[in-house]
Amino acid sequence: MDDQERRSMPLFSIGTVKKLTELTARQIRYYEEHWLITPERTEGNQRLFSFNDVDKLLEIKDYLDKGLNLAGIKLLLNEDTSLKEETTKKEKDLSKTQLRKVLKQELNDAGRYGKTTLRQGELARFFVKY
Amino acid sequence: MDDQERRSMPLFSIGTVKKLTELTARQIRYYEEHWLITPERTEGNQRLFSFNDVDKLLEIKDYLDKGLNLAGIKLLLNEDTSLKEETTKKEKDLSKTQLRKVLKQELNDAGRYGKTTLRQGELARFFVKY
DNA sequence: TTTTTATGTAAGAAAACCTCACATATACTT
DNA sequence: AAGTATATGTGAGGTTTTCTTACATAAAAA
Repeated sequence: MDDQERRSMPLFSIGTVKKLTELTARQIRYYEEHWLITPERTEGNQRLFSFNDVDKLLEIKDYLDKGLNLAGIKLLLNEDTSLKEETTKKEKDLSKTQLRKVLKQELNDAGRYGKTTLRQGELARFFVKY
Repeated sequence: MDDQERRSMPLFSIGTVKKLTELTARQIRYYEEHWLITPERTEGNQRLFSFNDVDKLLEIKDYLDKGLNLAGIKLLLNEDTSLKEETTKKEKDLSKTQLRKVLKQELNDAGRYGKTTLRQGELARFFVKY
């Protein structure tokens, strides 16, 4: 079992993830609905989250604090993971173009400080050997 | 947050622990009843297990396979943790005496091979940086 | 043989979670 | 400014998971 497997093992109920991320269940489900995360399910259809999922949620939270919208965050998250996989150059260029458009709006904002609550980065890096 | 804290954070539902350890809920609860583990509880009284708990359960499973009984296993588990804490010499000697008595029976057994199912040792060592 | 140990199973209740729907504040678009 | 989209709150009704308690039982110990 390698690190990637460990990080993607379905381990946590939504209750635990709520505590870990300080997000509401509504938010977590909404982000799933929009494909920012794709947690597994139990046989009875209950969500089971991995370290990777929790990390993404913490990232989402962080980016939201900085004023990004979900569309932009989705691109950033994909950017992160797609860089670790093999992606055609075309796709990456497309992403970057769209990304810049979204980020431009961020620059015109410049307000808001990241009121980092608990851990706003990388839970798995905190927990999982790699 | 140090490693000990990480390892003792209440994270997992009993459902997850069942999958992780391949023990039945009955077994897990029984071991708690006999103080081999002491998982936390949610506000609504549902058990929440830590990496340490899961590790102990895997140890318990391993020792049971080797023919030890719960009394002996409990001493071994305490032995493990008490060595890391400060204990009076008296207490330790007492434990060791009792322990030997229990282990004697193990020696007269000598059968049974540990049919190591998934991970029979140290889940936290597998998951948690330390 | 009787007792103890470790586990199975079932019932009834409570907690946690599910989806769906509607409400709403804030941010965009025109 | 008015209308639309985004992100989240809230509540209802239903399902899944977990809880405790109690009784049953095979294997081991006394």
